[in-house]
Amino acid sequence: MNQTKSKYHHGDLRQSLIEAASRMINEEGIEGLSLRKLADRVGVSRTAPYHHFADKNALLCAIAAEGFRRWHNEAQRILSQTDLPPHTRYRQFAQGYIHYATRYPELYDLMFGRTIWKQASATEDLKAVAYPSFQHQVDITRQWQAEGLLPNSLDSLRLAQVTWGTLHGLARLVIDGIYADSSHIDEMVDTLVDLVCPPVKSLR
Amino acid sequence: MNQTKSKYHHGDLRQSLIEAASRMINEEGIEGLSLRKLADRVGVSRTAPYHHFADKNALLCAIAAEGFRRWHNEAQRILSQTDLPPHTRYRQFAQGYIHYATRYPELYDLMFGRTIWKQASATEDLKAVAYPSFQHQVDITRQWQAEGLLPNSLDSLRLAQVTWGTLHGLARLVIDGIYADSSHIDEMVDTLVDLVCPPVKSLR
DNA sequence: AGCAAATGTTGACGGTGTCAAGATATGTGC
DNA sequence: GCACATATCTTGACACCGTCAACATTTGCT
Repeated sequence: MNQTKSKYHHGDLRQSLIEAASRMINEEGIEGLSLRKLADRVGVSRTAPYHHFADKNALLCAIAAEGFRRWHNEAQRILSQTDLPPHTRYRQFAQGYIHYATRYPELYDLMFGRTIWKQASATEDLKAVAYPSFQHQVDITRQWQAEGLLPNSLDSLRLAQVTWGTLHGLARLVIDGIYADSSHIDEMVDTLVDLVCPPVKSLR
Repeated sequence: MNQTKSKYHHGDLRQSLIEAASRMINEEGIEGLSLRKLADRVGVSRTAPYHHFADKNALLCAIAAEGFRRWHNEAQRILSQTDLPPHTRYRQFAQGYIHYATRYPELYDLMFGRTIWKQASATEDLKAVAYPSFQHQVDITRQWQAEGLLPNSLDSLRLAQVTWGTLHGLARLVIDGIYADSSHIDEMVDTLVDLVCPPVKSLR
């Protein structure tokens, strides 16, 4: 029933749309994505997508949600390297974050840009993935504090906002092509780490 | 010749467009601005603006340029308070930055968002204002280093990218309504300052 | 087999940015 | 004061866009 793909009902439009849209977004940017071009490329009529997504925003939210899941996996991979000293792990986390953002700049813009979050247009599905991701950042920060990497005296939530905000800001400077260049990522991260947790009193 | 505004040639459409557009952007957001609505509100036909701006992008660049000039004035005002200790001035600068961003969120998005910078669509006029503004951040950073506020051991450019990136990131988190709330700005800035230049060895 | 639901299609509406061609006012040189 | 170039503004048109309504087809269930 799903073997030879005749031209009956296409099979799984929903996933095809997400994939094709992701590809188009990565190639031409979010602004360059139109539902009509997308439908055309997938080979269906303009309004077919509306049977799988309420509107364009819902499609974007679905793509963003997948971006969150992918980043979560990547972050877990980095943070689970318990054999590395905290200092190194922190640096790798920071580098991983910005590299992820710069490898999929349009996706990152979708995940954290105002297109979605500004006027509360996030889907429930998206929130269900994104909010825990935000909370996760606080948990990680608390752990860094416990490891002595960040000062224990500061409030964890505020500290999480600042540390994440810093990564977010650097990522945006790079992917928005403003004042920072992707070839300087590692140097910038090094500078950041040196600035935020410099002493490493226990070692040096 | 310019006293009673009859309906001849409108007088100074260009400035009227910029002002009306700024107002509309602040009210409904960048996405909500259309040249047709704008022209309608100002009382001219749809294509009249094209005699003053090459296209919509040029209009947005002109508005952004004014945003840069205004922020530059604000920054100068803060930094010229030489009677305050560096530490306090730094805090005020950071607070001023984020407050400026949150007071005109749509303008800030325009100034630093990818709408303009992503695919190098910035006007020459804009660049002429924006680039010196970026450079200014480096100068300020160098001064902070000279004052002992930031470590002298780090490269000024990288340090400027990091410090500005941090402010930029926090500002974006707040104005994009994601994970941070405008009522926490001061606390976040305090946390940031404590984190970045904590010891104040000379005093404590 | 038959019926309901899922899925896909064409047609249409109002909105957008912008180009081309024409109209009108302004300013300048004589 | 007149003529002409220039700046400015208008209407018409085109190609897009997102999305709704109505209709057609396929699928799955009983």
